[in-house]
Amino acid sequence: MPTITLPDGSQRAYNDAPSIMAVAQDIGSGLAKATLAGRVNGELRDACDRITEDAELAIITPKDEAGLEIIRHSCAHMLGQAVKQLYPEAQMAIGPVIQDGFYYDIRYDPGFTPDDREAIEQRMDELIDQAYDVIKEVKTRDEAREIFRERGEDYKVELIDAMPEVGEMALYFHQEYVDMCLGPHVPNVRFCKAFKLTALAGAYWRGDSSREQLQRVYGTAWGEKKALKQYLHNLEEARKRDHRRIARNQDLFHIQEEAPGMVFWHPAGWTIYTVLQDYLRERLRGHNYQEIRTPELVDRSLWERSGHWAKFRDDMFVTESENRDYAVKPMNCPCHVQVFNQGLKSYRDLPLRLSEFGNCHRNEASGTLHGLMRVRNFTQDDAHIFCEERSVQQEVSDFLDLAFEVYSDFGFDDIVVALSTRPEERVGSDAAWDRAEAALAEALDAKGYDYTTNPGEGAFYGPKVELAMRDCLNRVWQCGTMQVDFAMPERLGAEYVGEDGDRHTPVMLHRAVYGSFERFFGVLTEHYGGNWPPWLAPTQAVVANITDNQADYAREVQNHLTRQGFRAEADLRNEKIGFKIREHTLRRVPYMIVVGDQERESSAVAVRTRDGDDLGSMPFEAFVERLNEDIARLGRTASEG
RNA sequence: GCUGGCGUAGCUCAGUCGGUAGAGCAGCUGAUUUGUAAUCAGCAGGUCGUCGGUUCGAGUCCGGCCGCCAGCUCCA
Repeated sequence: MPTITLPDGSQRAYNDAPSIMAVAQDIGSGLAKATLAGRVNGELRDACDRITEDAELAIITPKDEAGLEIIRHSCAHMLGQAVKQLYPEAQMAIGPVIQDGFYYDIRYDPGFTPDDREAIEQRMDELIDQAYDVIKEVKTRDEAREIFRERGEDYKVELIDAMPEVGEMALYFHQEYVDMCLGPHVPNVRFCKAFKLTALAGAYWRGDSSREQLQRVYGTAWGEKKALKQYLHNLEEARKRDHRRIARNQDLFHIQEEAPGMVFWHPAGWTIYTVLQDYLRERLRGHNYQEIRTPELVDRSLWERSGHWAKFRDDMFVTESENRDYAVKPMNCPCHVQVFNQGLKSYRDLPLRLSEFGNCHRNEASGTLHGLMRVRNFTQDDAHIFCEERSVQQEVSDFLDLAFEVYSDFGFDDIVVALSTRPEERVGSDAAWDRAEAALAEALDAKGYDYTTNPGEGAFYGPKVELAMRDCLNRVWQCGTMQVDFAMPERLGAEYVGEDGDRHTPVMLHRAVYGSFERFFGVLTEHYGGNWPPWLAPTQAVVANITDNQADYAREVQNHLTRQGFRAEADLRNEKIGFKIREHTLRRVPYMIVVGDQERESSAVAVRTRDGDDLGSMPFEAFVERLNEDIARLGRTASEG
């Protein structure tokens, strides 16, 4: 006799054990039609599952976030059914839900072509049109294993073998197709109609690059067609913010075949780059860092002592001269220790914070290169803090303050924080790793930041806190980092004289706020969508004349601005004002200053913004004041549009 | 590096069945002196990524290499 309590507090009593669908039907046929599943005492259950005891029940429909996930998961099964009908020899591996959609990894040795993708999508449409019911059956682990073995689904069998602790498993039958899953799933495939297959890619089985590569089919799925359309539209809009596209439109930089993964900065891009440098230098001075500069080409022996030659060799560019091997530096840390090692250091010198905008090269695998986000030559805003172990937590804490201060100046408020712990390939004792990981975790906890832990993803010399930002396509890029290193100072013989008069090895903290200027530039480009805040804009104002009659006055206005330190251009071309406005608007120049006879007579400027606001005529000084206010706001007000 | 796709003028792209490469914008020249998102006309612009193969003939078909794009692995 279960009594079921609904979210509004109302209760319903039943004589038998009703299914969730039956309860929904009982509440109303409209609700029943929209029912995907139920949340019983906080746990998601299939619509066909029966409720045997008193329980709280919430019906899940496509409007719920949980409902969307169910639809996406079932879409993966639909994909499986369509694939097996079209390509019976294909073997299904795993088909999870991801952000905005789903994918399925499939073994199909000829590989899928875009035509195959379309065929699969079409077959899925046909199957969904049949609006058949999905049948759930719970089997023992052995029964399930036998079913997949009979069907030749080797990957499913491998998965089942990998979870010996599971006693029973739910199988979901899509007509002749069967898949296993924790569920819940849609009761009927008609819920799956707002989907689209979006991409094909390769993916290693179990994410292991030493194992075979499977075919991955990506899809997106939504509760209704309208949402799908909106999603595809948003995707298109996001592509317009791609930093590579904006860089071309605004003439910021280019990369060419002869130097893959290395950037040729153009005047406009380099202007922004130098503003980023100047800004950060000032911040670092304010946080008591001292800037240094170290060589880019260093003898192999130093890399052997630092451990890079053993652990990082494949990623280094090497060269040879007069029978000596050199490596182009992939990191600055060994060089910074050399600076530290000059002259005997006292505990009174610590913490010593050495910073360098260090130009590094890493021979990244060709397939990983990606615009500015992943390059082979980049400049880190690197620094190493040499300190006593007891000040680690304070230094980590100060760094987090600095980093978040900087991010907020750029208008970032969504920073993803992660703690990455010891990898398999590493240097240093387990005891040292224990202390390093604990120091980072304690600093994060003390600050109260939410963070995730990535086991095994630390650098080879130490664990790290990673600060990452999302780009316009929701990809997360690691920018800032703080890494504790108990190993390298010792390997490279760094020492200081402690209060006790004995020699000790300092702890070394590796840290970066931007990460690399290149990646940070890329993230900023997409964050602002090319609408650089006036602080960063390569050209802050263009002065455009109406006719030759005001050419001298326009030049004069531009010169005044330039002499006051603004980045201003004059556009004196023999073009109509509408043409000039259009061009500079498309370049996203923050301010266009139009000068005609009226302005010249009254020493005024007519100001228009890139967003199309005509601010009318104003005295020159009023415009200067406005521009100064804008610049002082830094990137905190990313302009829209 | 791996899987799949792509590579035509500075940019965006067209190019049918294998038959002597085309548009718009940008550029250059000239005219026009213009008031807030495109003035008009003319001219010029290409070893079709690259090397090789098939063919009477290759931008087009096949193969190697390079690069780019989407993922995977890796990573700031």
